[in-house]
Amino acid sequence: MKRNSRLSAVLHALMHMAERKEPMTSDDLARCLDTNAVVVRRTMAGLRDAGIVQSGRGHGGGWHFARPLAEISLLDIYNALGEPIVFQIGPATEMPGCVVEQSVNRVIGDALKDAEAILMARFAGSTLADLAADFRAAAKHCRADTG
Amino acid sequence: MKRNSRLSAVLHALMHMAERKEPMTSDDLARCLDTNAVVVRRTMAGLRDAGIVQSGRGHGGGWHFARPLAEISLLDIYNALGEPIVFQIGPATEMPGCVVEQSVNRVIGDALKDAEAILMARFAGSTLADLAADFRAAAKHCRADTG
DNA sequence: ATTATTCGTAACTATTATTGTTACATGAAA
DNA sequence: TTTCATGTAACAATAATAGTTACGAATAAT
Repeated sequence: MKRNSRLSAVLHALMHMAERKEPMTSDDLARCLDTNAVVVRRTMAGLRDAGIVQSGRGHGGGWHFARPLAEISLLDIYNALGEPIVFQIGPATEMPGCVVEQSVNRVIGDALKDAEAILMARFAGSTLADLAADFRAAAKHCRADTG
Repeated sequence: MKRNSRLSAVLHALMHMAERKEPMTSDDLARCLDTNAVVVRRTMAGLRDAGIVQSGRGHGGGWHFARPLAEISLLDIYNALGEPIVFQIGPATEMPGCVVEQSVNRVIGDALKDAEAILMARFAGSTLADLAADFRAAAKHCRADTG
């Protein structure tokens, strides 16, 4: 099954934005992400609605941050993307009539819930500023050929 | 995105098998799971190859366990299904050239790895015998209308 | 004002994964 | 030898994501 890479993709885009002062157009970002401008707008729309980024039209328009990087957690972004589903694996039916299936769903569901909580905690504890610092530290060693 | 329910489905099937002495045919199980016999065979094939269940052909044939329920963990089953991918979310490209993307992948990847470890630990610590006991305890309260 | 730029969004196509179905071969018991 | 049941290949159906095209709306430069 193909994995959903929207979170990675949007973080990639935001990090490129963080490296610049001027707004970046959807086309700029599309080139960074090796995709299409419409896909960028579609993905960024959630972040705009969540007040994480702002978009401007016309000359000099494009995407820029709506608040400081240190005040934007990965969890904020994850939630803004509207992707509550973390796992590929899950129950066949949400409300099964079969008691056997109910037991199975409970056990699997509990385990998934715990793992999801760990993941969300990690996301909550990491900001875009952290990520940018991480990137800059890594870029010190290898040459920073951003693309 | 649709979730992969093979783990839940196969556990459901195995629990029904656990409630019976005689082997169950793929058709029997397909009725339990509200699906097709070929799908059942396809899914069970992995468990057979892993030595968790055995299949017999002809009259009186069908599926039965190859070893005691207490010696089969949920992790064994998970692995037997050949589904190493737990998460829907993941990196866009595995080996990105862009340094920014590499940083993003590292952060996301670490978080996912931790969450996956938690999940696998939970699966490893729970056997089919536990699951069957859980079911029987639950069935004491409500009437056991298995289906 | 007019033009060029850029986002917003709808509609459609392409790709891919899973699931469901059909068909037929193989093996085992009655 | 007939019936039952698995093993498996091939194909269709379903569904989600991503990519593309097209056009409308807003904004800045001229």
